[in-house]
Amino acid sequence: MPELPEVETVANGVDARVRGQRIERVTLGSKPEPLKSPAHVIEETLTGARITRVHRVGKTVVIDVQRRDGAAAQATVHLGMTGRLLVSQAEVPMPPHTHAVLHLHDGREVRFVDPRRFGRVGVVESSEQYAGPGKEPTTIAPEEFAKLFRGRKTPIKSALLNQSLLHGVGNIYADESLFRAGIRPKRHAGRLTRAELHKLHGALQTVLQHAIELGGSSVSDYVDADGVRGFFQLEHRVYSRTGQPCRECGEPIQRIVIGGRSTHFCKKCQK
DNA sequence: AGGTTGACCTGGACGC
DNA sequence: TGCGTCCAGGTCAACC
Repeated sequence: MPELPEVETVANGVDARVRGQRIERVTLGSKPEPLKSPAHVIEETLTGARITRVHRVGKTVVIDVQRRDGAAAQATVHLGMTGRLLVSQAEVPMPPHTHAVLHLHDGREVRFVDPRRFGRVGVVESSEQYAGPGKEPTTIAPEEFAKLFRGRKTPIKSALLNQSLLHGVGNIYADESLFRAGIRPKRHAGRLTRAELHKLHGALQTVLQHAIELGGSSVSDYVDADGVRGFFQLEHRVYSRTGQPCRECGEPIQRIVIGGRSTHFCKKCQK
């Protein structure tokens, strides 16, 4: 489900609700558990810890905590395709596919719900901050952005999705930024001109910023920590618009598959 | 090493 | 109504 803007919306929503709360207890359910760290390590790291901040790194929600002994640690929650992080009163019935629950001091619960089980929960025990696999797309400078793609033979669409280059860009925002930059998704990343890379850098940052402001894209069931849907899907120019007229030129939007991912573009507006 | 493909899961939409 | 098929916002491991 969630790409950078959706994860950022979720993280900000959870932060506003639970910052400062103490975690009384951790419940991990339903085997096999979608865990990145062993269950006992997650429980030992988080039980009794205070939440100091919730934020986003790439597509991962990071929960900073201070443990009882004062040491810093972090919980990492990757939402996969269908993961949700909900803050609920304990009385609210537990949704199906709830895999992890942080029981807070004030009686509320942070619940990780994920039907498809592609998400993962882990912890970073040391004080070293989780940095994510790649560069941050919202702040990367144009020259550094361009350098990422130098010499790469893979389609630019695939390169944008490669989390070890840029982290946080997923299928929607890759297609949307390529449309706005006027670049065909099949173009080899290493063959783009300086001008094209510059335009793509700008388009990507503009699209991500705009999507964050609108609370992300709600396709099917994505909702934020309050159960509120985002609105960026109304701004989609190509994603999931196969056969519909291009909003710029009227040409029907094409759907092809690149690297196993469905890809949408306008063959007249993108060269 | 870089690049590509299929596997991992559940559920919703659609066609017959 | 029900069954089968296809599709889905993401990674990974395994291959070339």
